[in-house]
Amino acid sequence: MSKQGPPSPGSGVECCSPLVAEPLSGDQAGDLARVFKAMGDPVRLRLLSLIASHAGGEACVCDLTDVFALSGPTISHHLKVLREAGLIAGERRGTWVYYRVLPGVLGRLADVLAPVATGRPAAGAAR
Amino acid sequence: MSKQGPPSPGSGVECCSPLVAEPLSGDQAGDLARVFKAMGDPVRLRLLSLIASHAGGEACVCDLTDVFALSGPTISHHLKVLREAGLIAGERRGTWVYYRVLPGVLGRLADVLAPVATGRPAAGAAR
DNA sequence: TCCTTGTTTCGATCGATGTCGATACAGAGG
DNA sequence: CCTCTGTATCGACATCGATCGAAACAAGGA
Repeated sequence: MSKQGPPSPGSGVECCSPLVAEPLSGDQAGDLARVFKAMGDPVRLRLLSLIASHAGGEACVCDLTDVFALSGPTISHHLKVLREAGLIAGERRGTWVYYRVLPGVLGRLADVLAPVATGRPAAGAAR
Repeated sequence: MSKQGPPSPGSGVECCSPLVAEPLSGDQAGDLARVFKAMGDPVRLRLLSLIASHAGGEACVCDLTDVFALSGPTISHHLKVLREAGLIAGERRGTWVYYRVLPGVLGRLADVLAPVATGRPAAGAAR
């Protein structure tokens, strides 16, 4: 069903109005919930953070597998979930696969969560 | 697995360093994941948005139940999940129960997600 | 007092998800 | 060519979670 395998470029977070400003539509909520659900696991959150904070903005899977006491397939599964949520992208370079955080996604999420009057003018408000 | 169910009182988001700045610790990831998991459902996300955007900053359950094609117990369940995640709080006033978004939580989440250099002076502890 | 309305809790059902081992695929190097 | 290492997919299992109806609890009004 929702097996839209190809990480469609628009699969990220599209909506931009903060959720404290007006009620989310069903569509917006579904889109956002997919991303938050992907981040709703400690392992995936650490993976995301490890990739995002890694030197050069990308990390090799071989490096990520070491950090956890989990099997390779499990790490691969979590990376796939993050990939299909539109949070990260992987690229094979030679023997190893490198993952990096897709730009803009985290910023848009932060915009949605930020209170309207937190002193931050909606940075990327593409409307 | 770790069934640390009890809604620990300090169950809000405590950590503040953006996840792109340095890898999350296991504790921080678990704490954050609990909140993101609570937001990883379209119904809960819409509930949160409805409450946050409602006039006066609070909404009555009777108003929320109307919006969805779900039974009362189901709405109550989702509100409980949001409550135990430290996102909202409910108060009974007479016949009705009013929910409001706990202040600061969304802002801290936005800080964690925000890229360090997105044009936003790492507000850090906004207050 | 009883009854009516609003909200939560309880118990059950069924699909979704995290985890693993086994296996398949992709490159590098003999 | 074959083999070795790194990564992804497959199939299976156990647990979790969303949803419902029934029932309990809370407050107000007849």
